Amino acid sequence: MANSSRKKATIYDLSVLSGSSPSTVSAVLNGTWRKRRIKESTAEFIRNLAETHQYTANRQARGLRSSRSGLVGLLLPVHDNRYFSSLAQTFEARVRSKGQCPIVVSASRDPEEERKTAETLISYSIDELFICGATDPDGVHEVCEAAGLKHINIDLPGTKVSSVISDNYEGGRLLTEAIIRHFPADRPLQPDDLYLFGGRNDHASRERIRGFRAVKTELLRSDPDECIQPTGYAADNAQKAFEAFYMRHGKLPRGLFVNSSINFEGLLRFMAGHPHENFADLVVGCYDYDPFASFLPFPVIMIRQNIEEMIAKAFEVIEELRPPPKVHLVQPELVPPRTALTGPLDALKDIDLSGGQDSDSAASRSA
Amino acid sequence: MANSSRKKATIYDLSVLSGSSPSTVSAVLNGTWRKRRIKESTAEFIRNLAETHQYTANRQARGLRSSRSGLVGLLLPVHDNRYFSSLAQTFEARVRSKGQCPIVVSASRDPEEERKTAETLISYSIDELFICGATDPDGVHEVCEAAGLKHINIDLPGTKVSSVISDNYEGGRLLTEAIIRHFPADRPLQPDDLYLFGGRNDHASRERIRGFRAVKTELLRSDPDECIQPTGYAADNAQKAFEAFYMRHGKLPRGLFVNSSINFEGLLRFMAGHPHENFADLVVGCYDYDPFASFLPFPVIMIRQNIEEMIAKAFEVIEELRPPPKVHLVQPELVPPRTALTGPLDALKDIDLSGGQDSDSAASRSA
DNA sequence: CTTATTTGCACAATCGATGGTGCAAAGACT
DNA sequence: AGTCTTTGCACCATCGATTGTGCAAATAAG
Repeated sequence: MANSSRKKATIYDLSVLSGSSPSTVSAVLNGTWRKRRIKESTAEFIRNLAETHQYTANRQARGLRSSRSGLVGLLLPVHDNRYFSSLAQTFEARVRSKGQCPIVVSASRDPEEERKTAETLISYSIDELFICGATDPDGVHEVCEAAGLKHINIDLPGTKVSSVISDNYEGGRLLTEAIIRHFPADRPLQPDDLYLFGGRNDHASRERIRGFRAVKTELLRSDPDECIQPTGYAADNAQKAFEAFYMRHGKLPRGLFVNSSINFEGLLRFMAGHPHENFADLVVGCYDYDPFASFLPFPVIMIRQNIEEMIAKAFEVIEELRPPPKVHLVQPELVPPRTALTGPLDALKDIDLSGGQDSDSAASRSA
Repeated sequence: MANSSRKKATIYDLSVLSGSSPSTVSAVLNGTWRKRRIKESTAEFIRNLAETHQYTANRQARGLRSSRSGLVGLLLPVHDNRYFSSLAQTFEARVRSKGQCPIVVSASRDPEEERKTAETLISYSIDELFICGATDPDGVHEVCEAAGLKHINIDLPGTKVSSVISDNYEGGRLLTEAIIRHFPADRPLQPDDLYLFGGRNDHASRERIRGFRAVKTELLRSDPDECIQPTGYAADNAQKAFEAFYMRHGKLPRGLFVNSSINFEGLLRFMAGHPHENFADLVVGCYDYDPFASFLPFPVIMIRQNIEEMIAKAFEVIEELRPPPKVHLVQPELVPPRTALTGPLDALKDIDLSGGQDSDSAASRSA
């Protein structure tokens, strides 16, 4: 069989080869053949043909006809971040396990780009859209709604459709309290020793700030407004804020609540330009988990959002048809300093270790 | 305007509304109308109609007809890793700037899954495929070749089609030398003080190991075989290897060449279970860059691969038609300890810093 | 041996856009 | 006025699959 034609086989090719009609071939190959009362032997024959000719369905054709594509979209703010890339990893595994194809796209936290990106995905007839961390979830909602596309918010809530988010208030409280308690009783934190940096005017930041202020007021008796510095979600803006603070006070606050690992990178940039010793007394709480950050030379307390549960819940909720918009809270977890948690990658088996000659790899001699 | 029909407008709808034929509408909206000698005024009229009815082309239909989709694929080993997610971020920006839609998928370093994933992408008629870090690039190549799909390898080379990869030998040399020179002359590293952990039998690992051994032999005069521990690409296998070493020697080697940040996470897991003081003398070189890892409490020297250049080169090479397979080397960069580099995210503007109060969101709070 | 069922499949319309071709009307030219 | 061009657009096949419908042949029922 000279089957290595440059072009892909279609049901019409198989139809000719098998002597059956295209519709029969189609039914056999998409699994609806029993409903269509195709003989087992016919089906078997066609299946074999398909295999030897390496047939794979043209999904665009299928999608055009059925107005479904098998694509499931995830709209992220950015890829380059452990939180979001873990989300992508978890999302992808989930989608693939349902036999669909994940399509992960980022929109840079730009409302306009979010909407345009959603439009683009819709033009490919994606089946569902998970909107993660969108700056304007309701804007994206309008677009989805107009196209009759099932969608759900993750990480940042919208008002028009259900959302699955972290309990940011509780997380903010947890983290703030952990920072405060990390200081010894004989050198306790003063109210103006504890600052919050990063975040913007989004739901997550507001809730975290609310938690921060509540706990700070409870435990430290006061919370000056200037201790809240929502410097956005860019590392360099955070860095500038740290520089500015340092310029004014000659030091950093003893306790830092850093909103998101991206802003933590801003802190690193600041630190790269200043002598190490300045930070001997520093305790950082970061609302995000990153394994490397957890082992930095000062205590870093982190919040790990429960990604698995958020994704699981989101897939559960998106199936419900037209539920009243509801916000589902998922509890995040406090991670003490120097903690290396496992992540979605640990679910993958690592294979092909030796691959021939180097058979004495260390993996085989675990004690 | 009561245009909020539940279903999307098509060229046929616009055709009726405008009194023109579908083909005219199509030509106007896809830009080929000048070639078809459509009157400016007709075009203008149709464009307005399209706008008020929020027309967007059905890409599956277009793709079916033209056998192109506007989708450009990136096949990754995993998402959850700064190196690959930076690649994804850079790739995405590039693809979007060409008006196409990026589709980033991971295949877990599993050859079988790599091929099946490529098949799936092909069934969506993607226009190009960038194969990054594939365990079996040539296997994926076969699949692409059979479908007449343009493709290229990144990060790990194949033999059948061009590749853009880091100069891993040079990188390995750079990193090894930096580790060795980081030790003071009065307490120099002994040959059996410097180990390499991680990686497997792939091109990148082999080259890095080759560089490691070459420099080690040059500078330290010898390189015992047991100093090479290719423990794969899973954090827990790396951890086990560190534990095993520690069990036997009661300490870690003074110098560690860690292949990939994933294996570095294995080192963290090991460290989490051991007293901090054991690692006072440690110098780590990691073949990958992560900003947080760079600030750990021991010297961490890192290699940053030049992602922007690799992506740029890959896009350049993939356009060439049928070049003889060639491997393009891109020089990586040595990153000294405590260095916070900028990344693809810094190209994004951070917006909406104050932005009034966004509508009070969060429909109903639930526990 | 008829009539009713069931089995097994073929036919043809359809999804929405593209692009080759044809043809009438308007304008140019002699 | 008659012929030749150019302009402006409509018609229709096509991409590859899905799906409602129809209809022979095979089998069962009477």
